[in-house]
Amino acid sequence: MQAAGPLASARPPYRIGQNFTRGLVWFRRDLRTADHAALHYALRHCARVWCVFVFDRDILDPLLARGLQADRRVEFIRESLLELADALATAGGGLIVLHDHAGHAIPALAHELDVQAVFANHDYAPAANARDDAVRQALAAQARVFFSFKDQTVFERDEILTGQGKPFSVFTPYKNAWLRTVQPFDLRPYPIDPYLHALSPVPAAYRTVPTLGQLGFCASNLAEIAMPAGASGAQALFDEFASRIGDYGRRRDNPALRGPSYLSVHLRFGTISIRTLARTAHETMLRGGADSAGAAVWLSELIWRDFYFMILHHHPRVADGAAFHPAYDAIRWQDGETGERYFRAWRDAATGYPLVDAAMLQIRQSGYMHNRLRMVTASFLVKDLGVDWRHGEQYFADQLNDFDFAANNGGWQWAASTGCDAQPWFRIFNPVTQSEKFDPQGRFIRKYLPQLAALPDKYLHAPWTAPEPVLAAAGVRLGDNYPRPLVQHDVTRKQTLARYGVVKDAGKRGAAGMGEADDREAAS
DNA sequence: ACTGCATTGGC
DNA sequence: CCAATGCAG
Repeated sequence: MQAAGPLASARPPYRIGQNFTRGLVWFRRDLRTADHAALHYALRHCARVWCVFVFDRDILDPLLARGLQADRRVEFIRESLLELADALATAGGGLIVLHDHAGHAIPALAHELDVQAVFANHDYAPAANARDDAVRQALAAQARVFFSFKDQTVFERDEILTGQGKPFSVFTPYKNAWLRTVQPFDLRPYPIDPYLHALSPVPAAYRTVPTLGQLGFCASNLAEIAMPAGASGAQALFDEFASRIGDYGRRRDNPALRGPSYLSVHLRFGTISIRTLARTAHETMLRGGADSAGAAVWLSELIWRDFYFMILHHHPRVADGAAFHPAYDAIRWQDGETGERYFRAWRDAATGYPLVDAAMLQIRQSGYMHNRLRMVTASFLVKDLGVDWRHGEQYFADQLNDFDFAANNGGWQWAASTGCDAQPWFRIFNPVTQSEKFDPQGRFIRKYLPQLAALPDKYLHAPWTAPEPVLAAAGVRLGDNYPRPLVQHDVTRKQTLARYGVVKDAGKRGAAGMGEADDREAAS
């Protein structure tokens, strides 16, 4: 495997080893000026520093080609960039904003500015790594150097290993090792302010942030959904969450409550640093007291994020659509006309299972879905409707404001039981039980499905079980203003067990022909 | 029912 | 060092 750069295997603090007269910081998913690894090292090692962001046509054009003109994420990025550009300008610099193919725009700009080094924070998705490798080579051909830093995770790649020196593939022991390893240094912010004098002003002609229209996009409903963008939006959300972090463990599983931090989109675009969040969680946990337990649960969620980046780094073939466990790619999913009808019903919130439908309305209307409901809807698509998990993964990729390949793929493979540390294949969520357990008063369901609001709690989770007079009194007309259930859970549950049973039997007969025989099976 | 990690008790 | 066992997703 080709090394990912001069600093790829190093752990912080990095030693750049030389100083430069001119450097360029390439912002990607780290749209802030505080606690920023690449910005920190560039400012410390270059006499003059320019900053750039590229609206990458390699990412945006395919979205447009698929008809996704109103994309909340593009709008979120744009608003966050306005704030980033302001912050850099106030500090004496500026942000160059391009709309181009990053793979050639960065080397071209490096040439134009005649910088000796380009600084960025590294990514873990194979496509991003390929882009960065191409940029590194193009820069090298011009005798310029590309530095890349760990910034969006606390621990990455091979920093957390088992006693045998191998990467973990199960979360809990990984988390235990993570917690044993972490030191205050790992969570310390990168100082920026003392070095800001190196920022170089940017001519006004380069500083214009394109409008959505110039990018080919149109306005989304971002303004309506109360999702403040930029580093200021992240800070406001974090301050508010910090005051209720102790309740996180108790409240996080009920989608009707304000339990989560809602910071996932800010972590996605780096408008706040992971170190800031993890430091608060870790310190609160260690301090003990009323907030300790809640902080520990939340820190676990941040460790999941590191875990999935680490998994993607070591198993990049999942980015080609492969199941983590290849044997599961033998499953025959519900396809054809029925599969398409099932998928559309799921996507369009017409399954007849209220919690599933309410969740699918939440993601469509806001680009957000509560984490518990991501598990419930994923399980329903895969294990009640029998539809290939990749269709659900793609839909979430299109819809989620916080979409991140590593976590989304990991989550779907967890739900489909095809992944590392997945739930057992025979565990199939009951969508009615999940509903009764996690939305007991039906507050979440009633918010998104007002046509069911007058149903008593007892029947809200499964309207088809309500006696006709109860439905009539509530104004619910099944098959008219709310669908009858698309499938019967107890029936499709058995079909799913049979579907996965085929995989189990195939595995027992040996992995011959599967292409990736497992050593243990071959030896046994 | 499956799988992987950690521990333990054997050598 | 290893196989058996316990534990957990």
